Amino acid sequence: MTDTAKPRREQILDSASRLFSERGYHATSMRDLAGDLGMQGGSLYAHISSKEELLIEIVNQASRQFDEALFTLRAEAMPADQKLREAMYRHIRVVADNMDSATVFFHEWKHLSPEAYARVTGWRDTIDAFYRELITQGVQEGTLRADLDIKMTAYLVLSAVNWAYTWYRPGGSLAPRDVAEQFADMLLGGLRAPTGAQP
Amino acid sequence: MTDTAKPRREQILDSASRLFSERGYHATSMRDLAGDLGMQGGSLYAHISSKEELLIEIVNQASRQFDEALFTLRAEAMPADQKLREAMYRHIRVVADNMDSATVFFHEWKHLSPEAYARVTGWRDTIDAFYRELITQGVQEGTLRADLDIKMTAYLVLSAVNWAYTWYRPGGSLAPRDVAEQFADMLLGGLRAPTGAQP
DNA sequence: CCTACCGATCGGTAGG
DNA sequence: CCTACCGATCGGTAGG
Repeated sequence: MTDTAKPRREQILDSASRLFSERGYHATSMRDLAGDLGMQGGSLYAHISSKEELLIEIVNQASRQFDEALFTLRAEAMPADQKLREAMYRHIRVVADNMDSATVFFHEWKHLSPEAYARVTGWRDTIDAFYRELITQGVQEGTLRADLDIKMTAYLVLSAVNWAYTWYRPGGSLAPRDVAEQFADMLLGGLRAPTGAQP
Repeated sequence: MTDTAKPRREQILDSASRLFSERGYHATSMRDLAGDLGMQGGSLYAHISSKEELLIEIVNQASRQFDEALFTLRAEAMPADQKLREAMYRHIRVVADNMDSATVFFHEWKHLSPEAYARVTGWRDTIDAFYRELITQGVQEGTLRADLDIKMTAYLVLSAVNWAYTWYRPGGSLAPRDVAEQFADMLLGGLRAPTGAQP
């Protein structure tokens, strides 16, 4: 344990996440990636078997992070508005803490081969289902408005938490918790002023 | 006017939008594109000068559509909540009516050469500014909540209207107007039930 | 992990 | 708009 360096394979995945997110999967060559790690192109294949393996692993790791963050919430007994707030926080935290792989996840999953592609599609459905269940629970409880369209409400929430990958800047003045609290306040309470002041 | 076919150059741009959005810019070869149009790879260069020219034109056309939709709203005198509703409708309509080029716009602009890249970055700032002004106006008028953080509110609205490119399906049961009305209702009125019913 | 290389494919051009 | 081609670069491999 005196060696503080990450295993070479993890370094490769980190570099790949960064380069794929900046330039895109197809525009990043294996020689670009090797150069970023200070080695020759062919040397990468001592650690990995193919370029697509890297993409698959990056996307899988991102999926797993979302899963771990959200699905532990499923069982918890909590009013739905509070649960929605917590889900948004966890979701945004995953995006914010993994900006590179989240960007790869949102942009490059279409380039996966059919099996991996289908897995991602299926996974996205489970995330949709998670939010729809949560909102349905809220409507049934009476904490959320009775006239909500469940599907559209889930899209709206997912828009807010996913789109963060385009504008969030780690290390800035906003922590993931701040973003989530503000978004949840606005979504739950609405943007319109309480008094319908008409001059 | 007896010829109903589009000019060849427009056909090329349409095919390019579709292929770039499905497979990505770098994963689409000029031979793929030519094949989609029933011609040989080299023949494309009778109509265009380079692959990047196609990307630039697709991105520029998309920007122009957003501009035309939104900036005509700027001058209109209208309560800010209503103006926000109308802006969301127009924004979503541009996305919905141009799913391919909107997808290319959101995913592939990073692959532009420095000058075109900088132009897109600058353009995005003007869209941000448009929404921030609109929200500021609403706060000053009293139609929107006084405690809103302008920047975060603009991000939330932009999330909702932009993320539609990932899930909207033209020809489905939801027209752009429906999406915009539902999103605006939820955003303005909030998701929480009016009566704080606590059993 | 490097050197040297493979066949395939890339964007683009010349000449017709 | 086609044929035939250019140099460059791609992902990946063999042998050390």
